[in-house]
Amino acid sequence: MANMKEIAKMARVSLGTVSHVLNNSAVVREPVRLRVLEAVQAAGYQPSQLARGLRRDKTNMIGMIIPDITNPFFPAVVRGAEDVAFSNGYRLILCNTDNDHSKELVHLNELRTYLPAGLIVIPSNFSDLTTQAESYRRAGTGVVCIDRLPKNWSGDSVTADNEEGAYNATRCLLQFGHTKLATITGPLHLTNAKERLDGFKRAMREARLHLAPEYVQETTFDKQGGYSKTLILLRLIPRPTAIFAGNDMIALGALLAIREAGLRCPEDISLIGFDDLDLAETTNPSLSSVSQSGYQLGTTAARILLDRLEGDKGPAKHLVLETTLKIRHSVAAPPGAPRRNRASKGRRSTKPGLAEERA
Amino acid sequence: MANMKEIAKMARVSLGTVSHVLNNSAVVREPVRLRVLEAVQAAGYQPSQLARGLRRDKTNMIGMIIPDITNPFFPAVVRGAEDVAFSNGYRLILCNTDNDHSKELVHLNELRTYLPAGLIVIPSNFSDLTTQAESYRRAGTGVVCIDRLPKNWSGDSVTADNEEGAYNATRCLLQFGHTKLATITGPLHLTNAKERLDGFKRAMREARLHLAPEYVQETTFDKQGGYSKTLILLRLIPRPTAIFAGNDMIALGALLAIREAGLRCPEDISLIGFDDLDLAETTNPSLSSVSQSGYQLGTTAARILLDRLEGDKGPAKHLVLETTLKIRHSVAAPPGAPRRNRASKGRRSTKPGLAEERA
DNA sequence: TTGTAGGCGTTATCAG
DNA sequence: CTGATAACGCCTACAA
Repeated sequence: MANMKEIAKMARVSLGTVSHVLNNSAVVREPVRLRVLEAVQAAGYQPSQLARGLRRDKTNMIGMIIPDITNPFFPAVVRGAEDVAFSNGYRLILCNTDNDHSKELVHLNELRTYLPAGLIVIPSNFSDLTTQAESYRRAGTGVVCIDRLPKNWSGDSVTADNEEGAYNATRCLLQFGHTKLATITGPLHLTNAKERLDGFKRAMREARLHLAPEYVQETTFDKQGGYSKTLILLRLIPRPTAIFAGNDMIALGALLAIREAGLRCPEDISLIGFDDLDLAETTNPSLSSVSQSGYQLGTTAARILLDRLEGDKGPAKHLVLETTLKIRHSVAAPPGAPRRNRASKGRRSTKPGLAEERA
Repeated sequence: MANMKEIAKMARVSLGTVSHVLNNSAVVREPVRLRVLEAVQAAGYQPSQLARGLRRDKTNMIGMIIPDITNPFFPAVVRGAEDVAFSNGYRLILCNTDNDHSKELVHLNELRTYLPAGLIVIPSNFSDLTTQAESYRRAGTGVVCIDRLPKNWSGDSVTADNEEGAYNATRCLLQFGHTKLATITGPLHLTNAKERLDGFKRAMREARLHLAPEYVQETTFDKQGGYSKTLILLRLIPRPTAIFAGNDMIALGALLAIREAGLRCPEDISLIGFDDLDLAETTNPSLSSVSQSGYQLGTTAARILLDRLEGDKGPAKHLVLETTLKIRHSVAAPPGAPRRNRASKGRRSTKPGLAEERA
């Protein structure tokens, strides 16, 4: 591949001049400038990002660390980040941690040696990101944490309004007339799972409903977890008539368990998930869910990073994105209850500006 | 961050010795070796991949270029590639092309300046990969093409057996008693779409069934395309009783259109997709599909690349992965036909070794 | 305004 | 077996 020296020779100028033209680091006489540009064009020259990074102590790479790209919520996040990054000349290095904090550490340590311009991280379980990010920040590298936060995180962050989303979902169930509400949460050491539980509890408290401890089941954020915990819930007496699931994968497992138990959703049990994955629309019945935009999560995080790169030295940002409740066919009045006009009910139930639609 | 010079000082040896210890490029006296290793440990030293890459003329990065990570089929491919790459010390740079060949070109050109160890590419529409890859190969960088191939591709490739998968799916429909089969294909300039159509046609030919041209609809590989083309098919007289969709997204759109037209799947129209995405299991009715392992596609491609890196100079490899037909509830006998015992029928219908299951 | 030279952190070569 | 030293390609003072 052509290098600067060759371009210099082709344009009959010195190496430095080529660099100056390329970086606008000095004003170069127009005819000379043109000669250089022509040579660059002719040779299809592109500067070595490696050499440039080494010299500048910073590359145009952004490290993106996520639990698992095959988890259906994350691709949109990655895509959002990549779009903003790409259009600003940055590239993404993608790392999966499988929620394993030691794998995360490996990535964190290795990424450093690429001198990335910044990091966007969805922390793994028990992540030690706070410590690591400190050392990145000392080196002038920004770290933005998204979706959920590790212990003691004080840096930039972008998350969904999990508490509010869960609160709204729960209120919706309440307004359908349910009183025996259960929830299946994700791992409660994850901030997003915890916040969703908090929102659920707040709605319950406000409705002055008692929440039996066995009505709160904690599990992993996947189908299997939702399935097994739902089986437990279905054996309880009295049996809950509505379940708020910590995310859509859990809800999917719940749907399966409900069906296998010979019960029907929504006639016997109503169900609301979280994330509003694409599949929520196509399940049977279609799944109600708290919608959050993974794409926006990604773009926002990248945006913050770029602002930092451009010199924003302000205090840590903590952006919280709004959620939207999508009511589909997995929600109905509890068995035996008089049929309600849910549309008007639902509309009254929600704050102004909270979108709600029957899809 | 600590560098080699510091390690050398800490261990009271010369810079070269540190390098030798780290790369086993020369035998170093045990006590000295230990001193170096200790210093490395103590300082948490990791060699700069940038400097190393510059010097060695090759980094440990693998460029992965795909159309769009939010397309549900691709995450598994990426994950497969990342897994084998990671466990061999390589990292992935992820690039989305949006099927835009000019964006692909930008990535291809820029990636070069990172001196990647190799490239794994799912080519965009009208990709010029063949030309580009040539220049990469001249530089000693391997390029593996997966899922679909650009024009005149002669390098390493990994694809699914699209023709055979489509053939089996079509045969299944035939054996259910359908005679009016239609297909909605992806863009036929994409090899995978073309091969799937070929398989469909072969089965039709073998069954001595006439295939009216309007029974073959070409569109994009997405829900919208499937939806609109299905509406067209449903207006045909006679109306097809079975549709083979070029992929699951098309099938999803078809499902929607069928429902909206007031028809039922599978009672009025049977449907089979391709890819066997996760959502195929959860649609209503659950979607039959030709299953291909995206994960395996990714691992296989990465494996080939690593073999090349380790010196494999053999001729171009063209690996073709098997598919599996998954029959779910979207397939039944055509309306008016006597009910058949599909289980035995289905089993007899397929070649030995072809897995088939009702999920 | 243009050219020169030093150095970023490694690795590889070559004396000792 | 160990230690200097010269690249790798680029950027940036600084000198001309």
